[in-house]
Amino acid sequence: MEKAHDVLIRNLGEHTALADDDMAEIRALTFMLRDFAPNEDFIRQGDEPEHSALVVSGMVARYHLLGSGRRQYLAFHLTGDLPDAQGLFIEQMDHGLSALGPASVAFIPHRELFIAFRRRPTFALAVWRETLLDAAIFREAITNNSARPMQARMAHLFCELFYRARAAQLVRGNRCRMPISLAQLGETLGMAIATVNRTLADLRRSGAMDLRDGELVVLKWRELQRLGDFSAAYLYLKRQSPPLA
Amino acid sequence: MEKAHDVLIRNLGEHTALADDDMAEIRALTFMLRDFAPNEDFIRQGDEPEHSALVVSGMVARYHLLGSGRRQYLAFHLTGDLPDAQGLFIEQMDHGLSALGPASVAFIPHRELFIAFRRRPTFALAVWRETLLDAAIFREAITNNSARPMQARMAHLFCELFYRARAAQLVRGNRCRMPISLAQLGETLGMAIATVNRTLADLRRSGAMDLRDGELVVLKWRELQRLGDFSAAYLYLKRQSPPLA
DNA sequence: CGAATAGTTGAAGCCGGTCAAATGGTGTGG
DNA sequence: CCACACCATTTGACCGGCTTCAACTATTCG
Repeated sequence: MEKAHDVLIRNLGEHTALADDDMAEIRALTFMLRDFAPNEDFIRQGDEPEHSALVVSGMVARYHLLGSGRRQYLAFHLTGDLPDAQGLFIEQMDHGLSALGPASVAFIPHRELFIAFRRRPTFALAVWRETLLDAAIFREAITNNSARPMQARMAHLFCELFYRARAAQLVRGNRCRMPISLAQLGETLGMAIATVNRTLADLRRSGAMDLRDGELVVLKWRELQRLGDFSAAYLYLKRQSPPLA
Repeated sequence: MEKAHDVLIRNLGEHTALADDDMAEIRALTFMLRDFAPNEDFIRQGDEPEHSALVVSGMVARYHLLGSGRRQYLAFHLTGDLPDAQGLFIEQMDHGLSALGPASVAFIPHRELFIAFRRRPTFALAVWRETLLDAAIFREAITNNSARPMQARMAHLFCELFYRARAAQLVRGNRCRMPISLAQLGETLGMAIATVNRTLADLRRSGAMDLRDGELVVLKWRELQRLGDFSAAYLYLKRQSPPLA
């Protein structure tokens, strides 16, 4: 079992060259590990957090709650991600976080992080980069949900998740865990459940991918990419993984 | 005429306490000022920028171009904004920037910025904050375009722009410049031009606001806020402006 | 075994997209 | 000064895709 510190170091190392002193600083941080059940909230809209979260295993979601009561998922996070790094500078959370499937999350005190930033500016820059990658993913989500037809929209989401899962070494062969319900997909992509189901059925029928029992299987990567109008360029903030196919 | 340096200092000062040395460092930066005509591009998707932009006057837009040729606007920027601060860490731009109306933009070499960051960490944190505010705006756009009905969607956009314009001291009385066409509104909110027009007509009829001749007039702020399900909480990264009504 | 939840499928209706045409303002050139 | 072209806006009519609603199935868990 990889330790929480190592998960963070590996992820930041994807885009930033960390010196030994940087890693030592990270290892000296306090990580409070907690396990969460599926769909359990652990940060709520309106909270004023004093810790940053690190996904150690499982999948984590960020979401808005609207005045109408409706829920909108904003992003999903995998092992190694810092899903609320922006909380370091925000007085009040504008969105909540919850576990998707079972997940374990480490919490790091803001105070310690700021001290570490001062001592190791490279570490601060690395976390900054993480927040910028986040922003690039948000931008793509705006475009995806606003301008792409339903099938492409869904295909694009799975392309992104599969690509990121691969970078996080969570893909075995051509499959990875993806514990997300149809209702949640609908609240992510802005479509009704019935449409989610029918669109997913179309994708299955295309032979490019399957999603079943909380597992995503990509059978024809290039085809899925084509259907989703997906180009990984916006994720290249990270060092590029070896080409996928 | 406020100088470019002062515009930046004022904007960063909204959320970060800058020491005299920070301001001196900012004033020492090279600002290359350029004027742009309406709808002129100045950074293109795919570029590898070596300068950061600062909006000195006018309005600036960020947009994606899709494989289908369709355009999706991602965000609008006002005087004082750093619309591509994330370019500091991104090898390749995932989106383009253009002027909306006539605009003047200052360009600052990345090299100088990194040196200034090293000398004045507070300056770096202030720019980081700017990028996080950006991200909060992106998140809200995802929700807006995915989960809100047409009228609320449009009302929300104008609430945000008016609120930010006010913070940037661009509001005179109850109006501010807003040089955006119906077509561009459609490419922002993900609706067809015909729908944009009809929705805008509804908003006019409600008496809450008007948009005409490139100028936004807010007649009933509370009502507009209600129609748009708008809460400024996600912008509170900035010091809160005095309440609006 | 029964209740609850997730997924699947069908039918109906409407919202918003698409297409087309008319209006109005602006700037250019005759 | 008028004629014309061009562009943004406005409005109407049609149509299709998506939402809504409902029923049914499958699976899980008490």
